[in-house]
Amino acid sequence: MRTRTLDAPAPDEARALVDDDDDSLVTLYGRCEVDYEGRATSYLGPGDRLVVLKPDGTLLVHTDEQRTPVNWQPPGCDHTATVHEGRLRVVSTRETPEETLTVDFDRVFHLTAMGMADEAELALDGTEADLKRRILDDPTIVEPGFVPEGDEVPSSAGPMDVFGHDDEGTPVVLELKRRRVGPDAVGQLNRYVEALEREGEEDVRGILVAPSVTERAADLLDEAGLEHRSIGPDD
Amino acid sequence: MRTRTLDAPAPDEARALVDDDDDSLVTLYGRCEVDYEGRATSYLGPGDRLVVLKPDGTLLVHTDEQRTPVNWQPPGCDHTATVHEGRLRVVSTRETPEETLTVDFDRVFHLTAMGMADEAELALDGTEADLKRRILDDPTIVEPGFVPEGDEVPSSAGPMDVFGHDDEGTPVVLELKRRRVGPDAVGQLNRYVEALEREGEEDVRGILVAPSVTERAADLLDEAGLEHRSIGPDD
DNA sequence: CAGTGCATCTCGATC
DNA sequence: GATCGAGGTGCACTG
Repeated sequence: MRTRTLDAPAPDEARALVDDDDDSLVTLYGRCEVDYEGRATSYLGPGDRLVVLKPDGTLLVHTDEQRTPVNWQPPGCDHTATVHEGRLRVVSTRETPEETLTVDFDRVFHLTAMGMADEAELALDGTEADLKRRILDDPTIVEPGFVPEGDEVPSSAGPMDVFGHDDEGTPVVLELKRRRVGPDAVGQLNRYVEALEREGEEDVRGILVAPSVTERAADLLDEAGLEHRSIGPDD
Repeated sequence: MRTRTLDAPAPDEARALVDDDDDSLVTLYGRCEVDYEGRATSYLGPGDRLVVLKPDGTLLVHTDEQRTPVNWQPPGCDHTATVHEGRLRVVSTRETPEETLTVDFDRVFHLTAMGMADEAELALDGTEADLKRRILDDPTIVEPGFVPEGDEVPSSAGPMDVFGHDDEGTPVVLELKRRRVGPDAVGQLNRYVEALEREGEEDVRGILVAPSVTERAADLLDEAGLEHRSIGPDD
């Protein structure tokens, strides 16, 4: 485990460590300002922040608040460090889309670089995929007689989560959501139902499978003649 | 600027600094495993990570890849540090929803804590709000004779970005998007149009204002009798 | 590469 | 506190 730290480094010391070390995760505590130009544009005036540079090309600028970085660059970007007018400057760029992030440091208070060994993968449960598995395992929890015929079934409006038929042979589209849903999910289900009907299916039923729905969503379901089954990814 | 760093601290040294320092942003480099239980559940096996604790109650666990933290807790959570079976344990909890994140450290390689002064606010341009401003400033860029009568106008399907009438007095709903849009935006616009028609308006026009639309979105616009104007937040 | 939809989405605004 | 929609959303997956 190679770990390097610098306390209050001079600009060129910091530059050397940031620019040389390509397979370490680098954190910089410092006073800086940030310019972004790309899908949008932004400017962030001087303040104390934590800047994180990952070996995969990710860059994060974190203030002392919020989960979301105030500025960032996604993985795959190239970052370079220079000394510009006596100050450390970190620039990160990418193309498609063309984006540039520039961090100018008034001061660097602390810098740490460490190579990371991490083989573990996150095991996550309670996702929509789990809900789908539950339903395909036992389709009767949707309703007795329901027979699913496929998942992620293509339609002209996009892939349907689950498609099948009920006990009377009527086509049924399921839209699955892992959590309480609003109007957007109703619109999505409705698109699939209408696409099927345009494609020649008749009397298509649409069922929104989710733990619960908001009031507005319930109204929209009503008006569109769609249904809801209260099922979550687990119970 | 109070800055404190510990290199390879003993568990109790690290605990003391994490637990005491409530208004600093703390970063921990360490080998750890992570348990999450809440809206979903997850387990992450041992590996080297960067853990960030913010004074607002945010907790981030970052691997050496990706922009998104592998585990996290949002602002407003309470975190506590303890020494559990000889190892540093950081637990973060909140209610509504009930969520717990537990980070168990095999080792802490490096720890930094710093109080941050940051008054600056991000100035961001090129958002949907900018697009709306452009259109309200000069509605003729949508079409000659278009007269907007309000923005964020309530409807039974939710607030409409812009509502007005065309030069023939026909009601018009605008849905604005700052970037290229897919089927979801068409569904959204369609919901507003249908809501207005249910409320008694006749021959309502729906116009999707966005830089561009995908092919499927264009098809869906066609089928729903909706329109598209190619306008972005800037030009 | 673009398109499509999920996400422990996050976040702000509004009711 | 719940609801609703935007986001520089990020991200995986498919064609």
